[in-house]
Amino acid sequence: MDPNSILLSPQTRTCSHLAEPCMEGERSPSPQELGRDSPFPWNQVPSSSLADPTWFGNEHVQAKRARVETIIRGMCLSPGPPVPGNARARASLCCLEKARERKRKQSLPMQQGTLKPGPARAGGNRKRGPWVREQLHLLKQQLRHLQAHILQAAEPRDAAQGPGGADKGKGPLSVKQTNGCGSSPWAMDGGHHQGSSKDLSRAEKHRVSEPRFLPSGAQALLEVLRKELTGAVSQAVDSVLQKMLLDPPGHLAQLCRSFQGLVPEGKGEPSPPGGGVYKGPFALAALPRGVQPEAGVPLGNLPLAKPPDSPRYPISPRVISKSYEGPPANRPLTMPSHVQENQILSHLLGPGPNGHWSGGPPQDSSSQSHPSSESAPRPWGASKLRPSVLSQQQCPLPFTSTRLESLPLLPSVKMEQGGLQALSEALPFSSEGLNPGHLKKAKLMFFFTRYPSSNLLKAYFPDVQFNRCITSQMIKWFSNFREFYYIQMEKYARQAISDGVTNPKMLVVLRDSELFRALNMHYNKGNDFEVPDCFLEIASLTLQEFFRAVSAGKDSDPSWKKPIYKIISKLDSDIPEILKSSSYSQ
DNA sequence: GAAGGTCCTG
DNA sequence: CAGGACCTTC
Repeated sequence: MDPNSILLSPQTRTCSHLAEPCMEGERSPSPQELGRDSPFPWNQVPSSSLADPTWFGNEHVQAKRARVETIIRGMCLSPGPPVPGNARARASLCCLEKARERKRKQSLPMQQGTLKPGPARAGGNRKRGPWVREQLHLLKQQLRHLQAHILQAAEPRDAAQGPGGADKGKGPLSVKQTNGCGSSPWAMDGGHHQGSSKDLSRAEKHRVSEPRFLPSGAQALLEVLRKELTGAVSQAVDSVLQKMLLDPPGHLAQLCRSFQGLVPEGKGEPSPPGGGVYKGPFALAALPRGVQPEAGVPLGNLPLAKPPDSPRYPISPRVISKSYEGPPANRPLTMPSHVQENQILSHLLGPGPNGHWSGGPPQDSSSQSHPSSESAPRPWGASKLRPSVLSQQQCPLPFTSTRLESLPLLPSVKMEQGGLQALSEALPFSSEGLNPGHLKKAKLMFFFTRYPSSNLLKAYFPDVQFNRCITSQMIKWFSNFREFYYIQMEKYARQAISDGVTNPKMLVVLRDSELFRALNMHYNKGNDFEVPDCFLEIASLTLQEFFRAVSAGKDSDPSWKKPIYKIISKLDSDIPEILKSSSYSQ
């Protein structure tokens, strides 16, 4: 029996659908992306899931749970050292980048504008991190102590009103707070301090009302304690702040990370009912030894590119050939988690069901679309993301909810708030050029777009101040990404040919294929992002195109790749808004 | 001529 | 990944 004949017929439609941009995509393409219709209407997929009340409810409960857990974690977390592996990776990346920066600076000293201080900073950073943590830890302890005293002196009545109080920074302001957090590495401070100021005002009220209920001795004690506390706190805050001021950028972010305590693993995230599993008969059969393709299952708990065993074939030919089950709409369940997240956000945010996909690079979306995209509080959607993905959204939680217990006592912090905010705006985070975080984010974006326009880039790197140099550097990045991508494709296409594959449609890139692992290793080292299915589809298509070209002998033509490039350049998908968040750049 | 691509090299 | 040469497009 010829497997080809069996497997191919159903997919011809989708493949042609792939090759020629279809008309169903209604996202209005902007002028510069003429012809960039996405053949995969990802933006339409999740609505079906949203429509499913079961799924929605389940998500909601999960999210609540995750949030509570986060809060609890934040509360009992002792500021421990970050996961060594991550730290090391980050550090080495950092060093590499720094060395490169230095090199770059030598060659074009004028272009980069204000740049990082210098290499000395890495060491200092590492030394100071623990110091700051220690200080803050001590501070926290002191606060607990003092507060205990005060509470003793005062009445239990106060305790009842205290932390348990339900207000958690809701109301109109909270949107702004989260927004800050979403779009700026400093946001955690914004959130923090805004939270505290809120509580401060509450504290002030308490202050006014309290003494009336206290015996005079207790009042005196209270006053003394207050003064002591205020002094100590403002001193400590001052010193911490000073350290930070002297510190290189990134410190706060680092601090943030250490506070948030590097949530160990994604929670067992609920996949949508039936989600994440290729339902296609062939697809299931395709999997070696029942290894389910974790398509659509959030990566939180699954090592994506490390299947127990890898097939001998680079691109599991034959077996997989039939993963095109039909138009994407027919298999909504393979929708990537972040896409869900995004949809959910859009849904929650109201304006337009699919309105938040960056349907093409808007002229100035960097300023325009933020408020709605990241700004929204992600009460539960956030729980769908991995820690690393989330780093930012989780930042504020430990602070705002870590208890307000210490907050009512901090009038002086209020003073610092403005300073810190100014600081956050002044510090080079947004003007420093590109850092390893940006690179990483760019790589993730590559999963969605191979040929981003500079406008798109600007929109998705709001924390980068673009100039000609930065722009071309980033464009160069994508050029390099493509280069690697196409090289891999060609390599595996040739290998498939030499392996005797005759039908290009047999070539489908699945998550357990070697090719996928190579790509994932390159663009998603660390596996902290779930490679979207759309990328797999594009990769499969690219592979097939290379296969066709090579097997047709077109590679004798020096520019034989160009038609392929052209095809691929039309297949960019929309990038989830979530990637706009600068949390990816940290 | 600027912008953006590819190819090649290190 | 960056730099540079070279090409194409607008």
